[in-house]
Amino acid sequence: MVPVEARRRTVPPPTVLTRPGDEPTAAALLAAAVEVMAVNGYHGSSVRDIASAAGTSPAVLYHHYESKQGLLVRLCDRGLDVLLRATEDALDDAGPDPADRLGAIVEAHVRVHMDSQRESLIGNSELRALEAPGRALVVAKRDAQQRLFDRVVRDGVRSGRFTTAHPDEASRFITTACTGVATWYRRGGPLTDDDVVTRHRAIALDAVGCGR
Amino acid sequence: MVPVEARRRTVPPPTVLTRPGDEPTAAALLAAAVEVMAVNGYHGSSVRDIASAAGTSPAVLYHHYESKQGLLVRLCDRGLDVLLRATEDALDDAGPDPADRLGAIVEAHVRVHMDSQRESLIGNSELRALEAPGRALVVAKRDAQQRLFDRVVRDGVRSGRFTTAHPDEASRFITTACTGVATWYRRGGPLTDDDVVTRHRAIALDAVGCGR
Amino acid sequence: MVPVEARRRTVPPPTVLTRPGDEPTAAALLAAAVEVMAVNGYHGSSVRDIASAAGTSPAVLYHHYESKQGLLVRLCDRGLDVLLRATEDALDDAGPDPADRLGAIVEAHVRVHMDSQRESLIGNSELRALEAPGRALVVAKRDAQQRLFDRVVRDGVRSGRFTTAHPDEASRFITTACTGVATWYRRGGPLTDDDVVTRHRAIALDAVGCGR
Amino acid sequence: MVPVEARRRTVPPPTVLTRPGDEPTAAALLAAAVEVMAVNGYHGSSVRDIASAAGTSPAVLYHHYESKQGLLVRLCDRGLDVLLRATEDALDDAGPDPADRLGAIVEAHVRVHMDSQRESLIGNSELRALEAPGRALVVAKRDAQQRLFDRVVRDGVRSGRFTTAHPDEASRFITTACTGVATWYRRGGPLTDDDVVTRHRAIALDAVGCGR
DNA sequence: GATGAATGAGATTTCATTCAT
DNA sequence: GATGAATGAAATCTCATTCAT
Repeated sequence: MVPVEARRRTVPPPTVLTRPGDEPTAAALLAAAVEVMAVNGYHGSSVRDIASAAGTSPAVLYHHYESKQGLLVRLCDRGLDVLLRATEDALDDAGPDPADRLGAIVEAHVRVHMDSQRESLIGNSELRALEAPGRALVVAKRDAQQRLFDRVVRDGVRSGRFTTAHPDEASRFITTACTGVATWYRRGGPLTDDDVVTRHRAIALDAVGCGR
Repeated sequence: MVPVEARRRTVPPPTVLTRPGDEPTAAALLAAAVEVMAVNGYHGSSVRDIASAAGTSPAVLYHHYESKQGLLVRLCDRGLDVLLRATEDALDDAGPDPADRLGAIVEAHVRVHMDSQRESLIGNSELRALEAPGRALVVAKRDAQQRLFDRVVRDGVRSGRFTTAHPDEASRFITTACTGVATWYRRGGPLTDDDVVTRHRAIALDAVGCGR
Repeated sequence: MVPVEARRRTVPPPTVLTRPGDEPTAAALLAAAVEVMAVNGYHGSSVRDIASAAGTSPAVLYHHYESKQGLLVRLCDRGLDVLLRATEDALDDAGPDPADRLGAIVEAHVRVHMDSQRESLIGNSELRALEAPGRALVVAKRDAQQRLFDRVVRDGVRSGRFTTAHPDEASRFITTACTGVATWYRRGGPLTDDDVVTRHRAIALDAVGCGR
Repeated sequence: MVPVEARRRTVPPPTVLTRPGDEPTAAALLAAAVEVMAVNGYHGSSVRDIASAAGTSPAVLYHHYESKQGLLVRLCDRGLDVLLRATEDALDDAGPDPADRLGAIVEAHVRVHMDSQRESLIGNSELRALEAPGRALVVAKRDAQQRLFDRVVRDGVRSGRFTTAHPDEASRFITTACTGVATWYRRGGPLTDDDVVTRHRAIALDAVGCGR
């Protein structure tokens, strides 16, 4: 079901989701799920695919996770925590100028979508595969992230620093475009990571009508 | 596999993809596939789901389409044709001012993503489910659409009408954000279709640094 | 289901089974069935395979034959008629010497299994696919052919010309071996058709203990 | 698909193919496959037929065998191993006289085709159902068996013990006829197993022109 | 009389998950 | 706690056959 390359056994642990305290098998399974699901999607990835990408068996997976769905929830949840945390940290470190603040969170958002590209991809495209209880949790965090952007943009408009007539739409415009980075970004592509960040900052500021 | 609501039989025919000359069953199947796959994705939608949403049986589906994969290819291909055609028509009708031209194609792009929301959703999120031969075709059309935007933005920069320092990235920024409309748009939401269009035109022009 | 080579449309009509009076379509279908079933067996050949090897559609097949099973019966029945007729003719033309008579029917049997190789193959290996009514008919003709051999061998033993102590077993030994020709014979192989015939005659005579 | 009688559960374990070390379920499935396929052929036997003849479900079959095709390969391969081994053992135990040697391998060949009648039947008639990789393996073993006979017959001719002018054809004549035993033999028929063996030995010796 | 659509059963195979050991 | 077997439902797709036109 899963193409050849996803079956390799030695999966470099996607460090973002693995914390030292975790049991290594559970972490390997989560990492394998990221690998496999990023390529084939939730419904296109079988429990056997995931388990064997982690070098174990389905039975082991069920020892660590309640279900395939549970694995997805954990995966999305952690991914969003990373994103939210990075964005909040950026705000904490930024000064008061709305342009600086928007630039900082664009940078955070873009960097996470490059560094944890696969988790981000899954968190975006597999929302529909989430069942009710987990979905609510994930949607809530997703909305929280959006509201962080909304607030910064509104503040900028209120202060006159940004001139856009449509702050909420501009805010969504920006997060959507920056989230899309996970779709096309390839490490080693024509732009360095810093290039990508710089340009997205610049364009985002333009998009809110911020003559720098 | 597919939740109850996706099984309803009364599917408003997604007129964009159905031409009067088509055999009605084949068209109904295509329409049903759009309905079902937009909700559950390609791998999450069974052939039985699709067939019964069209009021027939899997065997009938295989009489009209080579495979489930073939159905997806047809669906994506037609969807992109609609998008490309709309964008090209918009350029043909637009005047020479780069701002008008960009506004026109943003409008076309956004309208297609609202009018044919489900096809657009599938065409975007199920690229990975496409197998080699069909995938190339679809990717080619997708790239063609992007290049239409790239050219307009570059022209605007060359003529001095747009001031962005990163025309290609801005171009992708804009298409990504406008494509995302299919993700969140709900008919009858707080904004009219015209509102959505107007605001995206405005933000897109800001994003390329076009003081109007 | 059927490998590539069996799908070609231009099937040289296997003249043995086609008589000038037949409707050409019915004959083409029979010929196609021989082609396809010889390669894939009855259960391995679909009605669609057969029809398209004949350049038509399943519906046409059902216009000419009652069912797939009916086609098989017709095919086996005609094949055995050819075999029986050839063997009887050989006996009619042969002189009184048992050695000549056995030689003559071995030649007839072997020639039919080379000339109508595919029909013979099917007639032998698809007996089990025949359902009750047709099966009886075919088995009866098969037994009749065996009895022709049995009688010749017994006559030879009675007259002292053959010395085998086991005439019936020798008879079956010979028909089994000669029927097997259809299994391995390839036109253009190392032996000419006449070689094959000559050698089988000689060995068969040895097998009944006939010092020539 | 398979008629009633083939569905009975009480299958006498075909001990030839079942070794004590085997997992019982895998062995039962192999035994059931032999039963069912001997009656209906490979394409005429469904995975469900086989599984339920073994008292399990298709899913269990796929836990033990890669595919229906894989089951066939295993079955043919083991059957031919038994045949080859029996023939080689017979040669090892036989004295130097070519007549004894031919008699010994005819006996071995015939006995295997009576004792493991169904495996032999399948191994002979389902060669065409074997797909490329497995087919080569099976054909190779089949050829090896033929060569054992060829060598014995040639030796007999070289030493002057056999007088046939066509050793290779006589050799094939004999194996074909002896293989055919699996086609008509019924336990409890008019001849005892020893009778069948004795008579085939005698006729085979006649067929190579061996005046005893 | 010929053709394309339809049909309902059934084909092989895979699924997520559980259970003994 | 870990493993291989088992399970029953469901996956995609094909079957022989019939029916309108």
